[in-house]
Amino acid sequence: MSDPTRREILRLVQNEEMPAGAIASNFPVSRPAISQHLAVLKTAGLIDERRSGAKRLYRTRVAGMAELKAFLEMFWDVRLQQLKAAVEAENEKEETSDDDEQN
Amino acid sequence: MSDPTRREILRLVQNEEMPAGAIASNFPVSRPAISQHLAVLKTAGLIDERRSGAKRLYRTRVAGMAELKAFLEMFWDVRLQQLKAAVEAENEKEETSDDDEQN
DNA sequence: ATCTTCCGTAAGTTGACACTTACGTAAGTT
DNA sequence: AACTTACGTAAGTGTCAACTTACGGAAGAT
Repeated sequence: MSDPTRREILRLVQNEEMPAGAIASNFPVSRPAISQHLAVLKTAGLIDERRSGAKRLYRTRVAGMAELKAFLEMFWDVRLQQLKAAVEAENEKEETSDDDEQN
Repeated sequence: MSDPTRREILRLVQNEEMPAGAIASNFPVSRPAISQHLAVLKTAGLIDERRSGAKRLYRTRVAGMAELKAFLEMFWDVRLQQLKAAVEAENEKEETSDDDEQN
């Protein structure tokens, strides 16, 4: 997720369990808005929900974060290799043709 | 840019100059739509425009792509280190407390 | 000079998404 | 049983970005 609020939520419950209300109080938006973010994160497998009485405690799910990390590493590795290949192909062209200095 | 059309355009003009119409013919969307994408990419410094008669030839700008590559490498390096640190902090907690097996 | 080709720009439409207010529900409290 | 606390869910609003159709302008062809 590229949403800043969602990233901040993950950071908040990274080391400790927190009830939904306490999480919401850290943001300028309404409590239901945070509740919706929590639902998204839960569906994505990035947080765990545990009920304790009337409260619902949330916490970052390590396994989910590890999967995301692995995916991103692989994805960006491929992308960067493609970029690198493109740049190097251009450099070689310039060296051999030696007549079009583009910048 | 995370837009798939824009990424595909960059890939298309990566090795050869192409007129706008030829670029557009590779996509299911209208020609003006591609024209708008080209304007965005040009503003971002990722492609060069050269006019040849009535045609406008586009091509990936190596310097811009190199800058983007450098930025992404740095950005994701930081992000992944943060993720790694979070995962490792969790692992150490489990080893020492040894009573909450979460998965 | 007119016509055609090859484009960019303007203006309006649509869908996705984060947000809001209003409401419903389950658990503790008195 | 009635009330309060702590939530999720439903429904509607605003915004943004990608798309469309319509139009205008510049360069070659006749």
